[in-house]
Amino acid sequence: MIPKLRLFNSLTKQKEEFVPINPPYVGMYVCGPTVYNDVHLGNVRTFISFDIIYRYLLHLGYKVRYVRNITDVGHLTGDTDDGEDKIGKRAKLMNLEPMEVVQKYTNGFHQVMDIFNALPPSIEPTATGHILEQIEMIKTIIDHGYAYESKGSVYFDIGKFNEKYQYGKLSGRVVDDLMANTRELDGQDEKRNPLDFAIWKNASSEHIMRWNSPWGIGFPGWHLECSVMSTKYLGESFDIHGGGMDLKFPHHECEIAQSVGASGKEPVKYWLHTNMLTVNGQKMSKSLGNSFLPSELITGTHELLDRPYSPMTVRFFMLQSHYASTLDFSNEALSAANKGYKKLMNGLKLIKEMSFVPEEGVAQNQQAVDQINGLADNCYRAMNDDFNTALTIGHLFNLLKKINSLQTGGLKYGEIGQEGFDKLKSTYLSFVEEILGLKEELIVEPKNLIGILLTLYKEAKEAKNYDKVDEIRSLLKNEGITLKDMKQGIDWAYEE
RNA sequence: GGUCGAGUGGCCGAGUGGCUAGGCAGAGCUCUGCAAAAGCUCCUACAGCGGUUCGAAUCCGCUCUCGACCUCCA
Repeated sequence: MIPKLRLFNSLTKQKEEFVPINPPYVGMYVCGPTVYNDVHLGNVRTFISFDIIYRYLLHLGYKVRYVRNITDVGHLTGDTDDGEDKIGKRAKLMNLEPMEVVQKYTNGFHQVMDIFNALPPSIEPTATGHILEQIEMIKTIIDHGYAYESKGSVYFDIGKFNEKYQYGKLSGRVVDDLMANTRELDGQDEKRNPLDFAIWKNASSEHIMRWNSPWGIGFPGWHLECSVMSTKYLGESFDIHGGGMDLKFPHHECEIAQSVGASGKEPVKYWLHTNMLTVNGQKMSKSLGNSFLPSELITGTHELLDRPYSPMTVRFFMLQSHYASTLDFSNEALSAANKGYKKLMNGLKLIKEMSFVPEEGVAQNQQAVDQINGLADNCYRAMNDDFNTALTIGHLFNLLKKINSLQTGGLKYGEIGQEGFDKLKSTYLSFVEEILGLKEELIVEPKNLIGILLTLYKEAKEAKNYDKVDEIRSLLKNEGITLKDMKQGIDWAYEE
C-alpha cells in the first residue's frame, strides 16, 4: 500500500494529503520572473522544482492548469519612492523601449527554461496584458472597504483588513510586531498605516511605464498582478500556489490580503515554497554578486567554476536535494552530480535498447522480482512524500543496478521474468524522463564523428583495403554524406 | 531586535522513535588483449550538553555555529 500524495503546506506548516478542490482538475499558480534582466540559477532552481511538481501531477493523471506569470510592469528599484522602476531604468540604459527590454528577457527566460528541459506552463500571462483586470480588482477592493485612494495612489488598508482577517498568517507575522518594526520610508505620509501597501501607484513624470486609471496616471502594485491573474485563470479559490521562500513575505502575504479583500474567499489551498540556492552558504542573489547565469555555467566562464557543467547535470544536481532545503552550489558538488547523472543516463541508454529475452531453464528469482517491485513502489512513495526527488533518485540508482546486472549477465532475464522486466523498464523510463525530466545529452559534434570516419577512410585507402573503403563510403552515403577524394586531400559534402 | 529554518560519515545529500538511503571520493575483489564500464565487498555518521523512552540523527530543554525573511528578490 503506497500512501497518497502529501505535500508540505506553508500555510498550515504541515504535510497534508493532496485533495484537489475539483478533481481531476488541478490549478497551480507559480510566481514567475520579473523580466528586467537575465534569470540566474537560483531562479532556475525554483522553476525546476515546480516543473517536477507539474510533471508528477500530470503523471498521476491530474488535469493540471499551470499558470506562471511574467512580471513585465516595472516596479520600483528600491524602498525609496524615487519614481524609477527596474524596467524603465534598464530601457533608458539600453536605449530601448521598455517592451523591448521585456521581450528580450522573456525570450531569454524561455530559452533557459528550454535548455533545462522545463515544460512550458499552460498559461503564461503578463502583468501589462491585465491592466484592466487589475483596475477592476482595485475597484472591488475599494468597494469592500479594504483600500483607499491617496494622492493618486491606492493603498491596501491593513488595519481594516486585520479587523476581520489575519494579515501575516502565511509568514507568521503579527501585525502589532510589524508595526513596532517599521522603518521610515518616503511616501509614507500618503498611507494611513506604514504597513499599507500600494495596489495602484501614481506615476511620477519620469516613470515610463504608465496607464490611465480612475485614480490618474500610474501603474499597478507588484503584488496585485498575481491575485488578478490567478483569479482570472484559476478562480477565486485554487489548489496550489508556489514561489520562492523569499516571496512569502511580503508578496504572498499581500496576495492573500488582496484576494480575500476582493472575493472574501481563501484563495489558495496549498502554498508551496521552494528554498534558496546558496553559494558558500549564502543566498544566491544579484545584489550579493554571487549569482551564476545559466550561460556562465554552461561555458564554465564564471570565476567560481573550474569547468563547464551541462544543463542536465545541473538539473540532476538540483533534484538530488529536496526543494524545501537550501542547496549549496559548489564545484565539488557539481562534479559529483555530473558523474552521477551520466551513470543514470548510461542506464537510460541501456534500458531503452533492451527487450525481454525468454530463457529456458532459468528459475524465477523471487527475491529479485520483489526487489524490483519494492523499488518501483518506493519511487512512488518518495514522490508522494512531498515530491522527494532526492530519495527517488536513490531508488533509481538501485534499479539501475538491476539494469546493469541484466546487461552484464549477472542477473538473468529468466530470473525476473517478463513482468519483472517490464516493471523495471517502465519505472525507470517514466521516472527518469517523464517525471524528473532528465534526458540524454549527446555531447559529441556530428562533424567530429564524420572527421573520425574520414581518418579511417584515409587509412583504409592507404592500406589499399578497398572493401573497407567502399563500405565506409556507402555507409556515409546512407546518412546523406558524400566523400570527396581530391588531390588536396579527403573532404566531405552534403549529398546533392 | 522580531519571526522562521538549518547543523548528518572525506565531500554532497535523503531520512522525524527501532529496519543498508543514494551519489561522489577512497580501499579490495571479479571480469578483462589494453583501457573503461559494470557487479560484489569495505569505510556505517548524525554540532555540544542534559532529559524523555526498553530504544533517539529523529521528541523535549539549554548552549554553540550558520542561514533566510523583516526592503526589490525564485
